[in-house]
Amino acid sequence: MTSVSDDSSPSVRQRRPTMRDVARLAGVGIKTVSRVINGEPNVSPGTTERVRRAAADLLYEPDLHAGNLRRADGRSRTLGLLVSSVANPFAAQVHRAIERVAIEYGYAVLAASLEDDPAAELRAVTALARRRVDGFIVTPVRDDQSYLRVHVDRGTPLVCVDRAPRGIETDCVVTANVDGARDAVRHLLSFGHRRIAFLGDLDRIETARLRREGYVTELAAAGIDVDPALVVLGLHDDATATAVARRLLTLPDPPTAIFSSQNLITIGTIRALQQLGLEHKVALVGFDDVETGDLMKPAITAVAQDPDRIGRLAAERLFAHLDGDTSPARQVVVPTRLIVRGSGEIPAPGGAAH
Amino acid sequence: MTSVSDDSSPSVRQRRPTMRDVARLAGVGIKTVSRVINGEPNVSPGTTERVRRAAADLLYEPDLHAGNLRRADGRSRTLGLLVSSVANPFAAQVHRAIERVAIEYGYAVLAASLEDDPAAELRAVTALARRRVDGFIVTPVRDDQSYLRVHVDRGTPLVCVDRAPRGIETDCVVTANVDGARDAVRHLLSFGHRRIAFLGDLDRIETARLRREGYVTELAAAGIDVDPALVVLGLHDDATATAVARRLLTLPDPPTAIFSSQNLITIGTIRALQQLGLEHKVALVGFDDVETGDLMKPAITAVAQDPDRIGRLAAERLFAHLDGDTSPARQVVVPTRLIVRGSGEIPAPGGAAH
DNA sequence: CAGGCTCCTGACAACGTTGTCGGGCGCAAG
DNA sequence: CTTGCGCCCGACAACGTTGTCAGGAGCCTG
Repeated sequence: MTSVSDDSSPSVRQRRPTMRDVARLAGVGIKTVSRVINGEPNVSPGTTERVRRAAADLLYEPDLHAGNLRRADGRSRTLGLLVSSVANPFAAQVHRAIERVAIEYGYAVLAASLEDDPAAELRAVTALARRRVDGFIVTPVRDDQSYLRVHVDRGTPLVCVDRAPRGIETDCVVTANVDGARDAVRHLLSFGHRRIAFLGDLDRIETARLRREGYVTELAAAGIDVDPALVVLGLHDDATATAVARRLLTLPDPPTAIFSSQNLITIGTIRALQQLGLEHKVALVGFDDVETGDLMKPAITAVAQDPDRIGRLAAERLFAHLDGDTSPARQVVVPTRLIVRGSGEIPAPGGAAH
Repeated sequence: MTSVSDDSSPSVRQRRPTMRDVARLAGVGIKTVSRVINGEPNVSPGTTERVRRAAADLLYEPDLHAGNLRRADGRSRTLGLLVSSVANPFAAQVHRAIERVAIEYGYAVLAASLEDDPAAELRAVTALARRRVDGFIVTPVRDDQSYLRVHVDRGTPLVCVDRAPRGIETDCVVTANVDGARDAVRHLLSFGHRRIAFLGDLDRIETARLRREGYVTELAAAGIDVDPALVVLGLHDDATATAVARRLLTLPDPPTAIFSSQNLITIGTIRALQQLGLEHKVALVGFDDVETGDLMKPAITAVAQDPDRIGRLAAERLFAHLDGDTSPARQVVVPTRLIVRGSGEIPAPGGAAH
């Protein structure tokens, strides 16, 4: 029956139908339409059918936000996600995992990319709060998240991913950064390396600090002093990493192995090694897997994170809170996995310590 | 003066303040608060200051959706983005570019990942429509987008990215798929290849069809018949691509070059070549650049798309419509760029045609 | 046949905000 | 002194929906 509305090509601007319009067409009260749309009980089958038909004829779409205004739970069925950078493959994977869970719960995801800019974090939280998202999943970029307390107190749960928050106690899902870094370094040590360089991201980023801590701890456990000349921090893109790696590798007493503590840094380091023709001589282990690492020569040994699991766990914690879970904040640590492919198994020259 | 509200640790659930609360605290009418919050004129400096202070004290955040309900333009300052897959690096780059433009305009982005599932496209559009996004940027997945007509007619502009829509006339920003594919094939022809394989994505995806068209056209222009045995469609992940490439390469009369028409397919193909030890013997050109393509041996020659430009142009077209531009629908084609790195410059054995 | 229960339905207020409008005040001009 | 105008300001309705409530119809029970 659904009468196809006049289908002439010159599409004209039309008013968007409301429940009122549907009610009029179906010859019922507006509240009855509301009941049918929301699947509430106590509407006769005949009425239900008439309302359904009218809604379909008008291509009616309910206004979720208008409903929330009055609805008891006030839920917008939207959650806010703050990601370090949409273009970072790790973050993209986390995003996808979160969205998958969100869809299961009938939620949409408002995502904002921070590009590791502290000001962007504030801007994005404000933008999301004004849109009344039901919950936040945040990758902390600022060095203090206490400003989020007020949102939690007002009933908007918060889960942090990838990095622990500061200034607020809240659920948080992170990679085992220290252990993963120790694994990487231990692996290199087991191939006889004693001069292992560390290439780290900006030290204000928590994961960068933790990975450095793992590096230092594992060296200490092996009785090796950290050579400050082999530790470079503050790298955030591959070009800088290439330059720094070249400098280290051309030192009078260069490292025999490199632990690069982040994706882009690893890529920059590989480029430097290839440029100097050292990719088969100097060992390399990266933190965070490089997607095509198995296609390079040598293939890249890496400490892989599990972004899918991290995203899923974070989303599940958030929905648990939305379902009323009030258990105390806890930190979930997701272990890493060392993927052995070749670049990390190049033995130290001579095999003995310096 | 901003009195720091009682900072005891046991954070208690609090009511979210409204304009009413701010008005009461500032001792003014609610409409005056509205004026101050929205920067409307004709409020005395003293009153403005009192309202500002009250709003800050209460940590008031306006409810954007409640405002839209009444606001003349009814703008939610949110736009909906449907992306083929959040995990696809190309799509992620497009997403980022769009978000950058959106932020400039004070907009937030509601993104949904479709995973190339036609049903997901419908679901996502409905979810976004109910949230009253001001505009759609859609990567078409279904074979018909006419269902979006009604949203456009009701004043929600639509721009398509990456793939042209069907069943509706609307702005659209796409890669020069045919020309790019022809460039790739011409490049291989110039190195003497006559048996060039084509590895394509699912044929229901428009870009896959267009790239195949480019392949066929360029071969025809060179007077070469397409050997059906060398054309494989329907590949959508790297594992399948690897299997298919292996099969082709072990044919009695194998191809001397491969044109892989998508990112993941290229990766799968490289893996097959390496497994068979043919990576320096069989030429390869990929459509869509592989991020670490320069680190492989041989480095990968690719037809690079420009996701940044595509995303930016799409967002700008959308905002132009939101600003009242009513010019007719147009298709913007973004050219590709052939990046020569090595894998595509392996000459055909013998150098002569079959 | 009265009373009570269940089912179905719609009038109305309310959600938090903005548009409209009109009133009060101060000041300049007639 | 009156008039008129511009600036501030708040009461009120309205946006599209849902919660509350009360009323009517139908049925069963005693």
